[in-house]
Amino acid sequence: MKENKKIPPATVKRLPLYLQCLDQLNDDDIGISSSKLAELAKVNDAQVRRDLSYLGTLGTRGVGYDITTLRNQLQLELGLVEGWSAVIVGIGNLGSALAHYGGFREKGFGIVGLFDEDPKKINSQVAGLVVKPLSDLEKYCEKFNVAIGIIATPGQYAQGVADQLINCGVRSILNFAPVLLKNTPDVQIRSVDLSQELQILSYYLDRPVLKAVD
Amino acid sequence: MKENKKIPPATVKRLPLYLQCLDQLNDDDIGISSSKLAELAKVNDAQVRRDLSYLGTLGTRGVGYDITTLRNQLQLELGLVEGWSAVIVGIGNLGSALAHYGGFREKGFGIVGLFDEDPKKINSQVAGLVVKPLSDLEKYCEKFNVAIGIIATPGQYAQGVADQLINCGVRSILNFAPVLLKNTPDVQIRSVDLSQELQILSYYLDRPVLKAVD
DNA sequence: AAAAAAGGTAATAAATAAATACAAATAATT
DNA sequence: AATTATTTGTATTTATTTATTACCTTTTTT
Repeated sequence: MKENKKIPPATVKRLPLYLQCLDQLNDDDIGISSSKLAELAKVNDAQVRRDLSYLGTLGTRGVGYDITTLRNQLQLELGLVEGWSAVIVGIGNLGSALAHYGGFREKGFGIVGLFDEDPKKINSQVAGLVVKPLSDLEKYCEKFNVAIGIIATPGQYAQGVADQLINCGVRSILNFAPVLLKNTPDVQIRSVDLSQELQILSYYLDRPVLKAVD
Repeated sequence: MKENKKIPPATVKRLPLYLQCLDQLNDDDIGISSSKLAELAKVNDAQVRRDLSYLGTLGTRGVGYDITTLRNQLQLELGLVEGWSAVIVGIGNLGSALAHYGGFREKGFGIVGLFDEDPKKINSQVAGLVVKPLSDLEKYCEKFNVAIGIIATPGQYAQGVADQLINCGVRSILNFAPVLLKNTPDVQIRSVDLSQELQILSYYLDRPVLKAVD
């Protein structure tokens, strides 16, 4: 385990954003200032410097940040160099789309298994992987040392799947099912609820003046 | 337009969550207390009361909240009774999955158009709709009074699509492309970045003791 | 009548974000 | 070589937002 420097959660959320901003720079750029990065990430420039200072002394006064160094440090801090393995459970439309999604691999994550309970799906091929029954989950988790479980099942099955994942030693769950999963100590759970996002937008549709928050 | 009561953004984000919690109650329950709802939504009970108080005086002291009333008020406040129309641009794996996703219709949103620039996709049928070229976007937006645009294109096309949507009068955008869209006055933009979610999880994988924030 | 349950809300605390300021280091200019 | 401009790192302050606590009021139960 790494040093427990305790980066504020709000900062952790911005680190992938900074990484994304770096990705959209020209290849021939070698340096960037906090104010330029702030502009891209749409935050305050002092905030950028403050956030990045949690990663160490990365910049050079009077110069700015070296892009390569910055990218490396961000990737290191976020653990993207660890090559974490992930599985997807629930290979419906969304699960299948996630399996095909290139952005995961691009950031260093490896999807090593797809799982479903539907006999029609089991043994079918999706994104170059064979869909397996949940009974194979434990075997896979051991074999590939799976760290992340992605749940894309219908709501009613999500908690059961989460329990199984946790039981197999998975410590991080990304949940797309529209249910709130039980908290478990030492397990990180993040949920993305597609319809909730639309509902929030809908609120502001009636009130064009107000502004939402992330 | 409705009254501008200015509900705090953090509260707005929780309203769909409360609605979700109500949905998973037994059909024969008629009332619920703030503490019970708080337990389901995993927030503080005073927070629930405070959040709901923005919608008016809905509860009865000593009794609790009537579930039907509460659900109706939440739906009303969130604008779910307006039947907003949405289009999806970018009918790849993710866009196609979103087109099939039942959760949108369930909450009152109607997907009325699918758009893509790939000739191989144009005129194909997805989720009961025919995929159209972007040149048809304006026509659709007028005809169906489209309020919400969902972007599921590769990153490089997202800003252009956003501009077109805004140009067609769309005032709310849900963006799944991994780019930060330009802010436009009077346009609400929410972004869901799948790989950023994994990256945040990844940070905490190395640090099991710490806790993330939504 | 008293006690318990539960909402509403004022007051407080905590977290987050933003702004300001400035010393230190580097680069550019004169 | 000296000066000026730039830019980071960080302390400090301020503002804003969010969450929690505490307490009063109403309703129900005993």
